[in-house]
Amino acid sequence: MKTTIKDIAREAGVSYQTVSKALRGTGSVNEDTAQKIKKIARDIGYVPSIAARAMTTRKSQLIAIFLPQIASSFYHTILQGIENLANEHNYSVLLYLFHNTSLENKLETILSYQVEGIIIFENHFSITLLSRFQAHKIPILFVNSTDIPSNANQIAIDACYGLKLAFAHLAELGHRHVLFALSDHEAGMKRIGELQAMIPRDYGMKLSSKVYCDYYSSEHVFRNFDVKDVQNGVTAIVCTSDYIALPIMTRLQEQRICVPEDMSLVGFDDLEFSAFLNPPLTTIQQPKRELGEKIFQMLFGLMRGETHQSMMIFPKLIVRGTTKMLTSK
Amino acid sequence: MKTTIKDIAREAGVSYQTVSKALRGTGSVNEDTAQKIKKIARDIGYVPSIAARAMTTRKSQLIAIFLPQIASSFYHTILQGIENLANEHNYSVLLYLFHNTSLENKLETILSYQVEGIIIFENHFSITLLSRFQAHKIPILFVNSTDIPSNANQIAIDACYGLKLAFAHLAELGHRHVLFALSDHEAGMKRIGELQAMIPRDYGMKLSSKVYCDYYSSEHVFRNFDVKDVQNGVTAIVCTSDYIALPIMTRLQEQRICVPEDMSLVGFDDLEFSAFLNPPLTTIQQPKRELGEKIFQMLFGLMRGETHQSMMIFPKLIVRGTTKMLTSK
DNA sequence: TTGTAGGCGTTATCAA
DNA sequence: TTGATAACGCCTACAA
Repeated sequence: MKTTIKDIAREAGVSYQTVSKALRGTGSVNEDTAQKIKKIARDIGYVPSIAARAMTTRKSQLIAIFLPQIASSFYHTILQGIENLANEHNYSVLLYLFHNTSLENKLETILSYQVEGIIIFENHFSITLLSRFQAHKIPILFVNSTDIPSNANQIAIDACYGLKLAFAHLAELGHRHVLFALSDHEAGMKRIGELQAMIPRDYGMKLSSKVYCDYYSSEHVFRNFDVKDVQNGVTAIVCTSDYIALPIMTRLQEQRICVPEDMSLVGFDDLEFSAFLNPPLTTIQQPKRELGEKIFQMLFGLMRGETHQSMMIFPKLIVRGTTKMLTSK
Repeated sequence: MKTTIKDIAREAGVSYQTVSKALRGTGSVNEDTAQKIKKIARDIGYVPSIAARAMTTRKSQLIAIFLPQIASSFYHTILQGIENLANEHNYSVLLYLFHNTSLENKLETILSYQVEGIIIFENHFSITLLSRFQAHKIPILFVNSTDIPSNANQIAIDACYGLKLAFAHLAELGHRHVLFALSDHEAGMKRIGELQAMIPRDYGMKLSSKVYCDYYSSEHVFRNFDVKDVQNGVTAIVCTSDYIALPIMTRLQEQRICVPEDMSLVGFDDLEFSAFLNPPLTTIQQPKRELGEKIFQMLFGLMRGETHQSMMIFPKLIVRGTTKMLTSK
């Protein structure tokens, strides 16, 4: 029913080991018989069993990706970069989405598949997890994770760099009092704290911060944002996500506060919709697809035995229609 | 290095076959020794090898999902539904994204993993592909696909039903001339053609149709939409995606055509951003997560031997701020 | 260049 | 209840 190399061997009148060699091009096989074998393989629709191969080689041709349970196209685009490159290298992608703690529960599953590498987004993990994988010698790559051990492999988009770009842009436009609209999980980050101290100092800017949601929920922002938050002299808002910027812009417009005339607004991520808002959103663009490809390349290197890797990617500012030179006082 | 049931067997002083039985709870094993075996397994961190298991059982605990290469949160949400349920049932998800023709190229890969079921979105496939999988007795479920063989398993959101909802809503509001803004790949669909014939007849409505992009590219729509398209008496626009509705709304507003006062607008999908636009978008909501769960349930049934299945899901109208009763002529 | 022997980790069968 | 034997499909020596 399922065809194996033995079927091919019988057909070709050789031993199945010869078939194995011929099909993979390893070892030495007579050119003619090799051709014959390959032809037969094609004709009967032979497909190698990765499971069987994995048993002897311990190569499953599988990598696992853990993504947060978030319905954002952001991750989907990164996924594209990873998947495309993985496929080119004959790897397939096992996708896992996690709630808060489910990652560790899935640990066993993932080990049982003998994946060759693991990609984890956004620091949902524990040290015990890390050590357990290390014991199995399976490389892990952390993406956009904070507070991870310094010896862990990681690749990240430098969010603080991007935010600085946003503040610098506003400073140049003359803004002196800015609201920093955050998502819950960012509020505790050390680097964000440093940034909050640095901005006023470096740009002579007054900075008000407020948490509007957990994990980029536009709905929460829409509910929590209050125009009073910007009625004390704030002339611009920097958001850590376009998902935060969008509802804020809508709220402002509802209250007849014009963007960017009365209030400048900067988002983060450059999601698909951002360029088509009215006005189009000034934001910090992340090279999503490129990031995906870098992620795979890095993991691939790790799987080939390269040692500890760490990489930063720098986002860039896209000036569109929601920021404007401050004119009146 | 990697621990196996034989390691456990040695430790417990029994044969490895007994360990196998004890761990899976099949066959009869002395309760005490079973407990002992399980404890040892836990202690030494035993993880079963799915590859090895798959060799004898032919169950890989794997399903494959083919998704179009589209950076929309729409698919990501459906994925969530599928993945969550799959994991509950101890299945893992192999994710593949395809360009136009790559599906067939990946066929071999997917067969080599001995996946137990396949989910394919949006009719990117061929008949030969279908028959090849049938030969391997691997069930395939088509999602939102059109023009597929009638004996194929499928689940779909009834887009035409949803669109009818949109037109009916506009008809009720008094609109008599509507622009139907399409994406390229829909233009050729039989059911869409039928719909275009039916709407004028059933609602006494004049219907203009225009293709603005291929595959929901907001960018193309933004470039291609021209206010002249609605200057011949059109009072409302129905779009086949929120990604189409968004740039149209922005274009209209740029030209001081107020939504909904001067022009009503209906989207499709209810993406995350849609509720937070200004004004919030009236649209057709698809039960994305629920669809994902239904998809897995259906595939799971198929994998257990259920016969040909077909299912329709009905979307619903969400009236928000972009549609309005037609007042003046 | 070819084939023999052994093993990868697990499950299934059946005799003890 | 237990364990010996065989098999799953393939790969890696190594010997012919």
